[in-house]
Amino acid sequence: MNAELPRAVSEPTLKRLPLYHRFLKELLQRDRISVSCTDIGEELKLDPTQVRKDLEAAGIAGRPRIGYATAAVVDGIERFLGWKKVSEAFLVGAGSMGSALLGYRKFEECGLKIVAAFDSDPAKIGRKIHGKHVLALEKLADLTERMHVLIGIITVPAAEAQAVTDALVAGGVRAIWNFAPVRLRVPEHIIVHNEDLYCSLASLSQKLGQALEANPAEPVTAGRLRTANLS
Amino acid sequence: MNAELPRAVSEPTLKRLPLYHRFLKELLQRDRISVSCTDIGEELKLDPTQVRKDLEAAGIAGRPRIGYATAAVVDGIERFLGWKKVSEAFLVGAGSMGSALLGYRKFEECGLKIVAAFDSDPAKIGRKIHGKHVLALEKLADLTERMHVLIGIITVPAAEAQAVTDALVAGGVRAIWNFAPVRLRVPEHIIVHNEDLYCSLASLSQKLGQALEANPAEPVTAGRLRTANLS
DNA sequence: TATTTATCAATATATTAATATCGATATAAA
DNA sequence: TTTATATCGATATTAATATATTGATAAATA
Repeated sequence: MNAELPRAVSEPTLKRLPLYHRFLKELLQRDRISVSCTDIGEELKLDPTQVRKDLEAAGIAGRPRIGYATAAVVDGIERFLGWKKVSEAFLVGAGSMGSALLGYRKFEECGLKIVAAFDSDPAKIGRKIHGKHVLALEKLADLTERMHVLIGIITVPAAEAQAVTDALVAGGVRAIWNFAPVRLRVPEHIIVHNEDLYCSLASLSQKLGQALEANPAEPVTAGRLRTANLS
Repeated sequence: MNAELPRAVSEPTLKRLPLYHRFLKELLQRDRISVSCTDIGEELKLDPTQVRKDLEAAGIAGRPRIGYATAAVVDGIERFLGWKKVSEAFLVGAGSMGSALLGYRKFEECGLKIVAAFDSDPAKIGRKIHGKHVLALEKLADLTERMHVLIGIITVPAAEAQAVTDALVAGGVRAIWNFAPVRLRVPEHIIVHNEDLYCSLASLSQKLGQALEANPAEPVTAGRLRTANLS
């Protein structure tokens, strides 16, 4: 009798919703006020039934023979994904990946506002990157708590990631977006999302290996340059 | 009767293998010459049966009561993932994300060697980033073909990603690692891996939203700073 | 008005992945 | 030597996900 049943939505569904969102915003700009699952499926090469089920999971309904109201779906996805109320985040590790993420302006449209960065390198502390202050790592736990920051983004080297995690958790974050190639240990209730590029790469290279075995690349012939002049 | 049955391995399995690899290399440094699925499962919080099935999928066998020979598993995973023979890659888009990836040295241990970067910005062309030359975008298709580069890494803005893809495909790449937030159109046989941060973020923010609903963050009290001094 | 058709909604089936079970095996201990 | 036990390997079960089917609905057409 749980009136507010949380009905967890599957991970694949969650990752498809932004794809729909993106396409529909585009349609909206072209004044397409309604859209069918078939349209969406064709654009994204997905089964229309799956699209329909994903939208249903997000609490969005359509009408037979009409389709979905484009604007309503866009709005529904944003609401469902929690993009309406923006959460503040700290980014830890102002290296090249951290700097890159600080430059992603569109994150704010997706409910994520990076308010500051942290680093242990004195050369970086006090500077600004993409308009965001870089603060001393020692202040991380304290500021997280005082500012009630809910999300931590980890872009430090693997060896430091656990210590950073502990500080973020101590400060009270509820979710961690982890770009370091380690599995973090966190209390039960903390949400962790790993963005482990090596794992992604593994899948890519395995498939490439398979493909090359099945259909090898033509060997480099004498007439072709092995190493072209790169300058 | 296909002797060389390709027996496609599941995506989740492929993404777990590098996790095992990482842990086992660590064990190897501590002179642990053998390891059980239970050990691995405990470390990574995975079901031991799943670990065993993953290793089996990678063609790695153990021995009852003994476990697996650590070195053999490390070697087997590398072989299975195609990390032994390194493929060359071009990275297109020398922005902040592209630069970050150019700095990932460990990619070479995972079968990926980025040999050069491409960009359309004259200010970047001719320079070096993390030791890699930045070349003019116009040369992309031609050089890809001449050098038989098999992998393209896309870190350009969404609007330019399809054109870059077309150039890479024309040049003969077999796989694309796409960091741009678009779904690329490619011929059947090309392997595409999307690293769409907005999709990842969607799943994170949805779950955070759910969690906050179930167990709201304590409101910021008067005694606490709403906006702390960030400098 | 009746018929056709595109579409959603609900349900059913199939496929895939994760987990549990049980027997076989080889080491270590009794 | 015998027994107990940790472990793999194979198989079976369950759960999650994707796909297919069918029926209802409302617009367009005859």
